[in-house]
Amino acid sequence: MDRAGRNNRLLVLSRADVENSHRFYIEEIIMFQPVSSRVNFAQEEEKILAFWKENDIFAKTTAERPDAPRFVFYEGPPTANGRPGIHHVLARSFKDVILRYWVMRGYYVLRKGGWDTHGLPVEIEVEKKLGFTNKKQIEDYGIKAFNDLCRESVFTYVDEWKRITDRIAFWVDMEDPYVTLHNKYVESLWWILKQFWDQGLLYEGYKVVPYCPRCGTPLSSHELSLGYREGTKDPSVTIKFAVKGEPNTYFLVWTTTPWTLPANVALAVGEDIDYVLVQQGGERYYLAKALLDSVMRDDYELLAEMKGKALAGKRYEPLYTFLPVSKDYAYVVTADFVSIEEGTGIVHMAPAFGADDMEVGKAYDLPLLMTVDAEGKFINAITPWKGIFVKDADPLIEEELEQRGLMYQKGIYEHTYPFCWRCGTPLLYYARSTWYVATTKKKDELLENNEKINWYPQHLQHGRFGNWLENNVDWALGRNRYWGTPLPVWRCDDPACDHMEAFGSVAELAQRAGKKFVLQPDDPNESVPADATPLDLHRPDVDEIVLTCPKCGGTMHRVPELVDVWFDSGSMPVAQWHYPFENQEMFQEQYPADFICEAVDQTRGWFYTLHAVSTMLFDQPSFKNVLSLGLIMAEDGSKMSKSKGNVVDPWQVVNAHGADAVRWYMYTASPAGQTRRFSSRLVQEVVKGFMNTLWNSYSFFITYANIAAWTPAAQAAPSDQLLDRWLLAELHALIRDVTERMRQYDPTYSARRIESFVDALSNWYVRQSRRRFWEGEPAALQTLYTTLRTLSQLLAPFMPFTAEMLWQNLVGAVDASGAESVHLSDWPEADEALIDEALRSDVALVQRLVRMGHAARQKANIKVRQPLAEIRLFLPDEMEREQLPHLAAQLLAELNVKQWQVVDQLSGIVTARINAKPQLLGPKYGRLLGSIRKALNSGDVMAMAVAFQAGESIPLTLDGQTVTINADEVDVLLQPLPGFVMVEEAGYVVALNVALDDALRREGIARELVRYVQNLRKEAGFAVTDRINLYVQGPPALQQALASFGDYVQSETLTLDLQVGALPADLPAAQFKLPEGEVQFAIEQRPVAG
RNA sequence: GGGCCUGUAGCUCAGCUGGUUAGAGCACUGUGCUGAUAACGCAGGGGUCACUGGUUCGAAUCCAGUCAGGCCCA
Repeated sequence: MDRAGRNNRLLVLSRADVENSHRFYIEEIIMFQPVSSRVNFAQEEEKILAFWKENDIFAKTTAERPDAPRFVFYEGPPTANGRPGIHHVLARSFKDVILRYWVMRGYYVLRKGGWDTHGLPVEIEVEKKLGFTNKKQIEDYGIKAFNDLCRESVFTYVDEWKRITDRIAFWVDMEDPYVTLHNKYVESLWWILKQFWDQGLLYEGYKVVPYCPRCGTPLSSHELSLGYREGTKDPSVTIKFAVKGEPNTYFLVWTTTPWTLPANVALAVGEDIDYVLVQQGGERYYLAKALLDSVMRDDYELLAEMKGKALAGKRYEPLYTFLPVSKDYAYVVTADFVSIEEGTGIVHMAPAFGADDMEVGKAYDLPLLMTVDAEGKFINAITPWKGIFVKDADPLIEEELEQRGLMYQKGIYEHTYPFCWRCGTPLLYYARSTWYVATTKKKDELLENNEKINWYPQHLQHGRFGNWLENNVDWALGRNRYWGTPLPVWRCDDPACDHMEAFGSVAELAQRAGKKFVLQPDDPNESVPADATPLDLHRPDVDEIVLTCPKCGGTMHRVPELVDVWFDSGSMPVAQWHYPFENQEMFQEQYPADFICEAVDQTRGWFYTLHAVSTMLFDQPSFKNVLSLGLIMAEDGSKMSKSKGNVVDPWQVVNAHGADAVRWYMYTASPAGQTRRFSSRLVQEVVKGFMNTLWNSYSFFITYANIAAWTPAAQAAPSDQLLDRWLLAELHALIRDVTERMRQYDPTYSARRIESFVDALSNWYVRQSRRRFWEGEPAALQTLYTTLRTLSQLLAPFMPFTAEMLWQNLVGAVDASGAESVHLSDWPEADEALIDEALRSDVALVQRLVRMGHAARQKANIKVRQPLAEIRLFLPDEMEREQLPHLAAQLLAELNVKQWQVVDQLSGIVTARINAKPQLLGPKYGRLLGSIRKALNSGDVMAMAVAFQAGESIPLTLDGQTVTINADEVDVLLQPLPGFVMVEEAGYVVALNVALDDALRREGIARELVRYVQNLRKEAGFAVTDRINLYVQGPPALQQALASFGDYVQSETLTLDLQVGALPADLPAAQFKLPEGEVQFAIEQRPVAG
């Protein structure tokens, strides 16, 4: 509907419309669309979606405020080659609630979508499709063709993503997203890499990775976890390393990978671990003291004890000398990972084949002996075993060592070991040359910039994230794969020259290559100059560019590596704008982000790469506030996984309960950072408990506003009614609290706060004010109108649909100046002057006393319909005692009591008895007990009772001596005055006089009759405004009641004629029982006059 | 193996810097109220505050350790 349409929406309802909600007999112009108290949220939401789309509401959040201050958001790019799951709904709900809030606060929020499109997962999908099992098949197939398939597959589920995103009302621009495979994007990445290169941060080094020698590829940690096998059998050998300068003396060293021994360069001990030197036969051995029993086979003689650091620096004879070594090696080092859990406490170090070993190697500048080729076979230099697969060489190596007398012990070791999930080959931990970014050089800056970020939850800042930065290692950037951003480094083919150059743009590369390269357009409709050659910044096109080496005149090729996909997404603040080639101003405006939000598993993923790239590039953080979400578990707290079959399909839940219910559940179930359990049933409770309550308050208002033909006044005088003032005080306190907590990125508190407000609105304000609405009282209607209208704004970020439904109806027709959509309206301001704290606590007091009064009635088994004569109250707080007169009317009405009285002393309301506990006082005081008992129940018993209840001790003077009685030595019994029923809570005491006289009985009977008549009206389907005739027959008590309260019955039930006596035979009769006898009655409709 | 988070009623969660008898909602039982409400009120059943030890006059809360679940990293 357009604006004009909305303003014309005063409509005359047809009979059918009216029948839909309530039945009116007078056709008249009404202001608000009638609202049924029953509602299907999922269906109504679809209509709101259409409304937003038709009127371009999302676009208007930015288009209508070009000069507003910026609130910058970065979208973490998902991959669209998988289906969106419920955890994506979680993240998108939290992103959206924060952004909508800031939009309503008047900010300009650009929400650029993004897609992560490179990387191994994409390749694996394509490999599966093609039935490939190793890299060679890809190369045979052709990198070009393979990458084309990758490019196609990355958007397989993009429509699915758009649909769910749209349906849950995450407003994000998916028409103009950033896409990491776009050439413009990649060119920005090249620019960044060139900046790193120029700073000397990009270097080539070795990294130990789990590696499949058959597939010829390293495995990611995710792949690794797919392939562990328990009970894998490996050799377990204890080897003797001869100590230099100590004849017949050896280090005992244990390993499960004999094939790594030819690459040994050092032995490691624990600095503070206790070691021993023992003698056995003609030889002496060093090993850890704690492992003597498990290592030594026979008797031995203990020669000496020492700490590990005493062994450090000792030299030994290398087992093998196949490879030339230019650095110092073959000595003992200390390392903190050495354990005495198993082995000998002395660990063999082969930096090429272990991550720990590699670290030690770097720390001590040890040589790296690469004894194995890319297929997992020994290289030619390892003459005895050249060309043999290392695992097959294990027994041969053992045999050789045995022959040389260096084998102390051998056996079999069972453990859990990783295998390639694709081909089942045992993985090797294997050092591979790769490219690094020297993040460790910027460690201080990374830590400093982290201090400038607000983390939610806070513990991440110095916890998971801070620790990660503290223990920072250089970022291994290179990947030996096909589908990704190519590393823009060219290297001379002559290893002796090894000249390298990096390029930060296509222009630079073109100039160097002497070609007219231009970026191949990402949009196929875009053309390039006729004399230029379009260049795709992917393999294999970039690989085909060969340069001439300026140093030696030889040829230069691009290094084969791609960069980690995390670099792609971590660079999005820059690359999403093709900065610095375009959009300089846009970049300046949109950097850094005010807010990002993803699940906690991104802490060391996207959060880190964003931070690292930004710090190294600009030395400042790229986000100021980060909301990190806990993960979603199944209802039983276990992980959702396909194999368990407990994965929840977001569509199923959204279709069943609506997107607002799902969102609300996400916000309220647990604080953002904590894991939350999820199921359709839990979402359903949201609808039952909260949404229906809200909706019914709203539908109640619409019903009575329409009956009264009421319209909101532009300048309504503030109501002086206590309950109205209270509701507005609560409302503005709500605005204040929600505003503040949303500013602190806490939707959970905010939503829970709204929830309890709505509960109070419905079950206190509306319930107590029903009569006022029934009478069409403008002050009540105005108050509730204001409240609902404001509530729809407060709810808008959380429940964008329901809030819009309320807004459209409450504002659309009656307020031409109101915003077209609640999401375009200005966030309400809390008016501190309206937050009457005294009034709030007064009403809280009434609520407590009412609750206690109901409990007292329950105790006495007297229904609320039966009026009672008197209530007496004892309030511990003097201030409250003074306030009560203002509140008494509410209290009496709620409890259906005629009179109230506040007593100053408990004695006005109860009597007390104090029972001494003989089992405690008897042994203590013996014969005095009798006097003690007497004393406790004479004099001011009540004062003593109060003192004891407060835990105090009381001195008693008896027979000339003083004894002190402690509170725990007595039982204090409070008893109501005769004829009263009493309830006590936290020092408050309520006593109801339950004696009934004739007048009270009659009134009770009258009210009973009213209730049954009302019930019958409802059952008979009469409209609330229908007038009736009422026929009643019953015992004399009923007749007396009608004599006194007939008028009351008539006005309550809209009875025009009340007849006592025999019922008309043609009307269905209803009946109920009184203690005095059975009552029969019947009703009939009366036509309404004109 | 390391870091971080979580563990409170059958379920989902509050319990702030230690302070009477540990709470709410849902579910269950009883009862009451009801011409907005498939709602609500009152009462009841339901707890080894994961476990062990410590600090303290006093611990769900602070400390240490253990166990379980989760995430990240090895």
